[in-house]
Order: sequence, then structure tokens, then C-alpha cells
Amino acid sequence: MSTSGGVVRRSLLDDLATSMLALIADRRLSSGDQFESVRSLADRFKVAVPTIREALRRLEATGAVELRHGSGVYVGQHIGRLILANPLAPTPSGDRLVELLQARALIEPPVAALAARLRSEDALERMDGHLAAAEELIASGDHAGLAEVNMAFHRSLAQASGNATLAEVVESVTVVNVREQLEILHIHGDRQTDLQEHRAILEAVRAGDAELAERLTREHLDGVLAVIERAAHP
Amino acid sequence: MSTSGGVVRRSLLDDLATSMLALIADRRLSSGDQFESVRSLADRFKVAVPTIREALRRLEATGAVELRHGSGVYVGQHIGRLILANPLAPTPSGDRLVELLQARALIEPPVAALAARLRSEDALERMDGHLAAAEELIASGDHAGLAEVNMAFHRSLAQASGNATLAEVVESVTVVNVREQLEILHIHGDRQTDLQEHRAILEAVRAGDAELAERLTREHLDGVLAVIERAAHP
DNA sequence: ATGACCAAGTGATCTGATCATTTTCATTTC
DNA sequence: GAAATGAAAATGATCAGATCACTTGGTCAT
Repeated sequence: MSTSGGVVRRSLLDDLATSMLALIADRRLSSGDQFESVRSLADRFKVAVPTIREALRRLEATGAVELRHGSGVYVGQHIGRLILANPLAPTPSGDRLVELLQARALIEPPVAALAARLRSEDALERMDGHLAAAEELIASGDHAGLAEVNMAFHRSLAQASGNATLAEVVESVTVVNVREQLEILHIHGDRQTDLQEHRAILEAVRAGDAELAERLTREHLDGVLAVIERAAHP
Repeated sequence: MSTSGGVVRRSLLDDLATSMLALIADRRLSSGDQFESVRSLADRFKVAVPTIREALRRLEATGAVELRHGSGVYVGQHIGRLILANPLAPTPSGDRLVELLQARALIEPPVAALAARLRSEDALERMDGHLAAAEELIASGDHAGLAEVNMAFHRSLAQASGNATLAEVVESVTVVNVREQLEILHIHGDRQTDLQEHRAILEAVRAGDAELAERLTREHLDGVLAVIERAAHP
């Protein structure tokens, strides 16, 4: 028995993890801010260093904090998120890649429609920036950077929907295996087409044409899917 | 410098985590199987116990392994997944709850349509089981259990789509805050209606009527969403 | 058989030290 | 005065060995 009513099944590590999250929340810290040293945290919670480190590793695994050798403990990029891409996920097989694209082709079009209904100015500018960056990267031949920026475009589109949960879902299915998608897209090679399709989607969103944005996004992803399916099942 | 060519930026902990995952894969272990003791792992990888434990905590945070006090290290439920619900996520606010339901209302209907096109016998039986269980739980007044089974129905529906990634996405948006959804649904209270709607969805899937399954799922979730929105913005 | 009990295996935590990296800042050098 | 240098402090990473706590399986008495 421990406290009053309620679940008592929590371990010391659970308590430490949630207490540290509460500490971060109390101090109004956000991504990138420095948190507190390992030793100081150990003192504060009256536990040994290895114990606090285990709790920190747990937080680190979900992107809630980040440990930088010689520097300190910082608040991570994914603090407060509900949906995450598994940071330890294995490289997806060909079939899994196809599934992933099918999932995106199902989810992202209606998300684009939402974005078109909102027409957030910030998001539109961000997407403009991505397209400009993509253009430069195509010219300079930086294919890795291009794949990254293209994914960023899709993420910004999802953020433009105004629904953080949907944005997290799209971010998650998008972040997996940029490298693999990159290689397959190299087979495809039609980088100009991608850029033009992205441009068209953005214009539809800017015009507030939800149905068009949805259709263009669907066609775009179906096109990518077709390429990947051809590569996966030769 | 370390080995031959390739990325060298990996930390000791990264190596340990991926090595252990590789070990699990090599041995063809799956969820629930016992893995190997902490001390044995420390010996195997020539590191101290606290170090191997940090790596294990990282794996544990993503559900790849599970540490059971006094018993051993086991392979976790979520090993190999790409998309996860953040296990450390804070209790969602009312707005976040609404967003979550909106996301579900957007994603799940087309997933139900996929399920109707597949008509997997296994999945149909599983859903039958959930509905039977729900009926009993309504009779016995076990509301917590009922909420759980209702969520399980939605997850099985997603699994019936045949797309593991979509199933993981639905599982993730579904697993968050069963408790919160439960309480709000208590306000709603119309448990019989939920059951009937679930039944109708299952029948549409069984009949292979994709459009009907999609529409019924959308109406069902929109109904739940309306209840939650009323509760969140009184 | 059944239940109480005990012992081995195993995870949890502690203590305290040493090594490695980053950051800061005073010193040197041009 | 500005830039390069280098020592010192702060901080994370890892180690070693010990002790506590929980689970499990077998033993033994009933």
C-alpha cells in the first residue's frame, strides 16, 4: 500500500520521469532550452546518478529531452507529442515501404483539404520557402537535401491543417526512412515533376480550393506509390 | 576513428541498442519471449551493468523490451513498430481531445473501406468477439472494460485493412487517453447506440460494401466527436 | 495433493570514483 | 585591439562492486 486510492503500481522510474516532465512544464521550458545537470537532478530527487540517468534515457527515447556530452541536458524536439515515429525502427522492407506510402496516400489528401480551408498565412510562407529551397537543391544536385526538403513540404502542409495530431501523424509516417525513399526516388528520377506537383498543391491551398488540393495531393502520392511499387515488385 | 567506412557518429549506447535488437532478431524472438539477463548482457557486450541498463531503458521506452523485476528481460509488445503512441504523453487537454477525434474521423473511415474490400475472415471473427464482449460488459455495468473493448474494436477494424502501418496509426491515436474518452462518453452515456453502430459497421465490412463501411464509420466518429465537442466547449 | 517456506536467479538501486567532451575565460600573440 | 591559444571548470559517460527487493521454482510438512 502507498498513498490513498488509485493506482499504486508505479515504479520509482515512472515517478522520476513524470516528475522531471512536470519540472520542465513548471519552468515553462520548451524545445532547445537547457534543463538541469544530471548530478543536480540526482540531488533534487534524492536518488543516485545511474538511476536518474535511466529515467533520462527513457525521456530521451521519446524525444522529450536530449543529453549532450560535456554540455548538459536539454529539452528535446518532441516534448509533449502524442504520436511518434519509432526512433529505433528497423529499415523497412519493400513491402513495408509500399504500406507506408499507401497510408500516406490515404491520410494526406484529406489533410490537404483541411489546410486549404484554413489558408494559414504562416504555413503558406513556410511551404513557399520549401519549394524555393527545393528548386535550388535540384539545381545544385544535392539529392539528399532535396529528399529532406520534399518531406518538409509535406509536413508543413499537414501543419497547415491546424490539427496538431494530424501533423504529428504525417510527421511520423514521413520521417521514417527518408533515406530509403530517396534511393527509390532516384530510380524514378523525375524531380522536376515532383516540384511542379508540389507547386500545384500549394496553389490550390492558397486559393482555398479544398477539393482540388485533396485531388492533387492524392494524385501526387499515388504517382510516387506507383513508382515505389514498380521498384518493390519488379 | 572506429571501423571501416561508414557513419562513425554513433555513440556506445546506440551501438548497444541496435546490437541488442539484432540479437533479438537473430534469435527469432517475438513479443513475450524471454530475452537475456542484464548481467549476462553486460558480460556479452563487455560493458558495466548501469550502461547496459541505460540502453535497455531506451529500448523499453519504445516497447521493444520489457524489464520485469525479479523475473528477467522480455521482448516487448511493440517491437518492430514504425509508429507509436508516446508512452509519456501528458493527459490531453479538451482541445487536444477534439483534435484527436477529428484525426480519427478523418483517418478511420477510409481504413474501414479498405477492410471491407479485404474481408479478412480472422479480423471479422475478432470483431465479432469484441462486440459480444461489449454486450456483456454493458450488461454487467463495467464501463472501464467497455471503453477498452470499444477501442479494441476500432483497432481490429484497422488491422482488417491489411495495412500494418495504418493499423499502427489507428492503434496510436486510439490508445491515448482511453480514460479520458471514457469519462466523456459517460456524459454521452448512449452505450447501446455505440454498440449498434459498431454492429452496422461490421456488417458492412462483412458484406464487402466499402462505401457503406466508410460512411457508417464516419457517421459514428462524427457522432462521438459532436458529443466531445459539446463537453469541451459548454 | 495442498500449502507454507526457503533459496537461487534476477532486476533495482546505491556509492563513489575516473574518463571524455564541451564551454568558459584568462593569457598570449600578432 | 583582435584573434589564437590553452588551462580550468562544468558536465555527461562509464566503470566497478556491493546490497536490496521481487519472482520463481522446488522442498517439505501437513
